[in-house]
Amino acid sequence: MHKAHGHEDHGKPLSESAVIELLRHARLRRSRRAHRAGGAHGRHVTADILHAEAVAGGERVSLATVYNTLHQFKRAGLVRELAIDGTRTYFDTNTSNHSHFYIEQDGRLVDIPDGSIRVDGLPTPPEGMRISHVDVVVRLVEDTRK
Amino acid sequence: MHKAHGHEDHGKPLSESAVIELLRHARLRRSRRAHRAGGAHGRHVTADILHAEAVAGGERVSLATVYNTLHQFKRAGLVRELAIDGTRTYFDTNTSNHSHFYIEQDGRLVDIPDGSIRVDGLPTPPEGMRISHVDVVVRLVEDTRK
DNA sequence: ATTTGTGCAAATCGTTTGCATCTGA
DNA sequence: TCAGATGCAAACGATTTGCACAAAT
Repeated sequence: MHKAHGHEDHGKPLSESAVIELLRHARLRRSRRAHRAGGAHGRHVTADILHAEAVAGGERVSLATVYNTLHQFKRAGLVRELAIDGTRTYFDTNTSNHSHFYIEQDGRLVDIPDGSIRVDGLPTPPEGMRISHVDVVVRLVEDTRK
Repeated sequence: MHKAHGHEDHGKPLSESAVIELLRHARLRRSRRAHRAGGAHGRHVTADILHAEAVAGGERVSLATVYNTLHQFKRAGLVRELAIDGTRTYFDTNTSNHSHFYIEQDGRLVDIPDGSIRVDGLPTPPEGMRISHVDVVVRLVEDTRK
């Protein structure tokens, strides 16, 4: 049996302040800005949204910088990139094991807590390969049945 | 318990010839071209690849037409769109219940046969929503351990 | 002075749209 | 003659790149 999301170990999830501290030391200081722009709760963000929030908050950042910063975060293991829908790229600031509900209607993502979903019966990967991560996306639509 | 991929019922999977016949009658005749370009086995294609194959095969089609055709196919339930990686959109001509291995290195997709994977412990969807589909993507990387 | 960090304008590239043309009734 | 089907050039929009400038050593 496998837990959903047997992901790469990029380090433990960190608190917001710990992240900021880490960033300071990791010479990713500019990241604080983008990270803060992500909101304290830090959930499922797109570059657009981060950028809009940053601008609304008076920051002067370009969209390109937001993208670049998000990729730095990703490399540093602070966010996970989610492939949900071809048109936008979501980043999840929660890097722990969990799956997602995706509400197609409005493009909203909702966490499914770690531990509730389990994936069983995974075949052995082809020779020389190993599983880096299992993504589970539960797509939801409005229930039109009575 | 849920099987992975409790997808919308767009109709049963069809054989290649049945599909062509259906297309003829469904006034999606031009689709035959794109479909044929997909190869007889019909697996995981991107618009690019279809287009390249069509051109290589002497067809005169634009990439835009391939896209439009793929979307018609999707609406008709003949292909499924796969969100695997933000940079390209894959279409799967196999619309039956199955999950995928994704080999990050080279962007290759490999089917995991229907029935082997099971997803357990799905929480009840929020009020007024129902599950349309469960996507499972098992991401593989080269195994560098001895 | 040289390297490393920072930020973004412009380029890129996958995808969609709007419209001109063709086809069949 | 008209309604739909067909095809694509051009537009669009998300993302990346290349480069200029700033900070640190």
